[in-house]
Amino acid sequence: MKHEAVLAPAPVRVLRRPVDAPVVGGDAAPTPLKTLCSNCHLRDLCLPCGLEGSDVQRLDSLLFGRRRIRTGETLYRPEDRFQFIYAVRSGTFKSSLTLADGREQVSGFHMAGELMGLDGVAQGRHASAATALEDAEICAIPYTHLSELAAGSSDMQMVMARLMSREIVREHSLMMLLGSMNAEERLAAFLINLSQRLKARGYSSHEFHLRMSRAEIGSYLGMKLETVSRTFSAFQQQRLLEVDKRHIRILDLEALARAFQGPIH
Amino acid sequence: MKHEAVLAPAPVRVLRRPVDAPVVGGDAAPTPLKTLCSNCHLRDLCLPCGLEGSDVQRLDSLLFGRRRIRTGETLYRPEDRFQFIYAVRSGTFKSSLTLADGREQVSGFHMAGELMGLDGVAQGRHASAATALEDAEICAIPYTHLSELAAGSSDMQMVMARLMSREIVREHSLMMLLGSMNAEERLAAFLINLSQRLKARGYSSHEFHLRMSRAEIGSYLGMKLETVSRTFSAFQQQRLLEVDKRHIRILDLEALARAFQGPIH
DNA sequence: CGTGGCCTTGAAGAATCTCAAATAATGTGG
DNA sequence: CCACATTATTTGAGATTCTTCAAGGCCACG
Repeated sequence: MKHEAVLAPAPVRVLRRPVDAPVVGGDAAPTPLKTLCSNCHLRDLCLPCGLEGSDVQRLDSLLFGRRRIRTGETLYRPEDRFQFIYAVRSGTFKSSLTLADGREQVSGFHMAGELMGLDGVAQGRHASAATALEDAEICAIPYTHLSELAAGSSDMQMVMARLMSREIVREHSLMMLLGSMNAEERLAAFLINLSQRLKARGYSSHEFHLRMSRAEIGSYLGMKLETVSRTFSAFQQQRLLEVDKRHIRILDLEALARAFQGPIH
Repeated sequence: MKHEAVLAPAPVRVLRRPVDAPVVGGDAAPTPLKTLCSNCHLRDLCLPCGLEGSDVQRLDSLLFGRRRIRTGETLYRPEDRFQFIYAVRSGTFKSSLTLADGREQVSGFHMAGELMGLDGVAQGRHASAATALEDAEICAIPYTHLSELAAGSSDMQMVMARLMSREIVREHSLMMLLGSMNAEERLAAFLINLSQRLKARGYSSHEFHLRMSRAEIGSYLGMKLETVSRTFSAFQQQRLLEVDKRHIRILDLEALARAFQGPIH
């Protein structure tokens, strides 16, 4: 499986997600495994990004609990009490919202170094669910401890504010996408975004393995899974991509980028 | 104009927006008019909401600049340097994003007591534009001063964090709407949301005047203005609404609420 | 080697968009 | 103060995009 090498350090292969996956208790106590930000290979992408040594050491003092999450398990669900922010160490997650009639809307995909759960700050309860798309590992960051730490450091405060604002901006682009793009533009925007994030993590930006199903992509992009599939096929016919199930090779990134209009700046 | 009375304290009538409205300098110095949060009739909806007396007094010490904005003028645009957060005192604003090809996506409408500009924290530059839909008045809150203040008060910090998180949650619902609802559900959700916000401000929840055009509603909801208009007509035929241009009277709020499926909690 | 999940593809249908035209409301310039 | 130009809204008809329904293939797993 040569393709697999593209995303090397991730688990060797994607396990099929069980239909009724066991749920890891809402905010169950993390395992005793502890992690230091200062040693972490993700420190420049993750929470400590932009912090000075002294602040990073203060983060170390919190000794974030580390936890393995298996494919299909949830980290939290809507209404769960908000205690932790979660940083992805490895693997991929989706965030999703559910309507009363069961319709699911995927609101984001999260990879190494990205944070999840910031929507819980508002109400003290999570507003979305976070589900592992493959076996994964996370750091559970106790929010109250983090707040206390922020109280003593304006840099830390700034970093937190930026993280939340970044989330707002991220959602802006998704709204743009959902509100005013057609199927091809949506999928192109999605692939380019993935490509950039993989590149930032040291993976190939033009060849990768999708961790999510067509249905999940469709939900995220506001279209049906058949439309996602057809759009992949269309891109393949236009020689923009090679698609083999979840293996994607981008042949013409520029043309793909032209396929959608980025924001004005 | 009996309907106008429903939204009484607002300016007497909506002025037509000039085609090329003058732009109020990106973050031009506010006028010398100063405002105290502690006296403000919006204090329970706005920034000071949830703060104790001592913190509110500290807010007072910042002496927020107050400014009149006329119909069609912008408070800030994408790429403008981020200096202020703005609180709406009166009037209505829209936030919007623009794609390279000129397509505009409205990402929110803001009324008295609501804050604008939090998306600027991430990059130090605004990511969206804020435009007045009618003559309005705002408080310009210098972000650096606010941060300094937060450094000294954990309550203040918490309030700020909640405000940003609330914005994230708000955008979640919009994504849900854009990603998985049809035209009727979208418009119903929009009207119910407006209705609730007006009610919270002491206005009638079942009769009001829309401050935005069909095109702006359509952009916000991810549909064309003609579809908005047709959906209004459909609701009218179903006896859910009475619509007279921008005057809306909700006849059957429950049925309207059933027309869309709220989030699961 | 059979089963179930995921993906692809086709064909028909539905929702929404586009284009067009009529009407109403409003501000402008005389 | 009136006629006109402009803009906003509504409505219809046809085009388009996307969805729905259905069938078949592939692959991993038991």
